[in-house]
Amino acid sequence: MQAQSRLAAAASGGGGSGISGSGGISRLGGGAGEEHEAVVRELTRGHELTARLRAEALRALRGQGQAEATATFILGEVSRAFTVCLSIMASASPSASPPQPDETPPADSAVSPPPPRAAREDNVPRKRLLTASPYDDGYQWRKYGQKKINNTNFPRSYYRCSYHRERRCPAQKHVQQRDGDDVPALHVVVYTHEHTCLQGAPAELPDAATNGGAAAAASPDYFPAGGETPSSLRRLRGVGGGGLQPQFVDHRAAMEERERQVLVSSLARVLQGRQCYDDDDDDDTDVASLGAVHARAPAAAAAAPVAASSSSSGPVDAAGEELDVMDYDMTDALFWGPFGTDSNSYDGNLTSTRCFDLIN
DNA sequence: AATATTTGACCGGC
DNA sequence: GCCGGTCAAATATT
Repeated sequence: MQAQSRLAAAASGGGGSGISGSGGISRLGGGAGEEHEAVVRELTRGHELTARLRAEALRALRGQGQAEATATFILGEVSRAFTVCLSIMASASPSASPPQPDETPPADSAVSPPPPRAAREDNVPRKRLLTASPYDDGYQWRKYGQKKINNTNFPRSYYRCSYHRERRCPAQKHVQQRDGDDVPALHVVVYTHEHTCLQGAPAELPDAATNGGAAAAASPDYFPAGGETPSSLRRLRGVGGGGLQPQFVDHRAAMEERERQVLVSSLARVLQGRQCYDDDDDDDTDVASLGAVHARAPAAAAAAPVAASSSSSGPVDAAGEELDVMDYDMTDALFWGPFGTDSNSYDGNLTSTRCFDLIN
């Protein structure tokens, strides 16, 4: 009923294999890796915004039986639609065919794909997602470990439900930035076990802005993935230890507020029957237009005027334009930074669903 | 003091 | 023995 089960439901329905016959998708897979990534990125963004909208709606409608149920259903369907689209995109992923130079270490050319490790221990089902940006998946997680995985450039962080102890919630996830030149960086999130605690549900999320303390830190997903946190700086100094990072609580609150504005504005336009995008100037390809839909959303543009105006030093590429500005404004500019160093860098949190498949 | 993260060590499967 | 996952002492922040 929460994120995981909704994803699971969508996976069973949308991970279908034969869908790749769609014309647009085959065109995507033709070799336009960047375009494919752009589409996936925007879909991911839409999905994560839907999740946030859902959290907001459920919070606002809590206790209002019919309205709450309706909102839950509709937003669940929207979320599912995004998931299906992302699954389709994953099945048509161009990155699957051309091995990226970074992803296949040239060291041992004999064995290109690392031997798939057998399912570990129990037959715990795992849901694997590829994520693109910091995202609140609705649950509260507590980090309990981080490890440098063999032949990867980025460490893997291990989380379990914050209610693991008091509610005996078995939910876990681990997160690892994917090797490669993805911009923004993509992360692999693997969920294991289902949540059995309702306390981790979105409606129960503590308000970090007001609570400010342990509760905020209990939800590491609110913190940047790979951002240069005070903790990472401490580690660069060779000092361990954790704790709270107030400046990131502020960032998170700022981002939440801005995204709230985006959501409210977008929803208002939808309810008014207006389009959330304009398609005045068409880009090179359909894909580019698709990718730009989100960026050109009036609501989004209104919510990110600063970045749009001060994007001189921003990621304004020959192809990118507003799409990238939007992307970086919403997440990257606030939350993303270079990873620390080699061995152990903070790789806190991310999420935001892009696609997933059962790997066990 | 309480609570969170960091990080090296340890454990168990392959 | 390698490697991924977990533990727990140390440390940081509120």
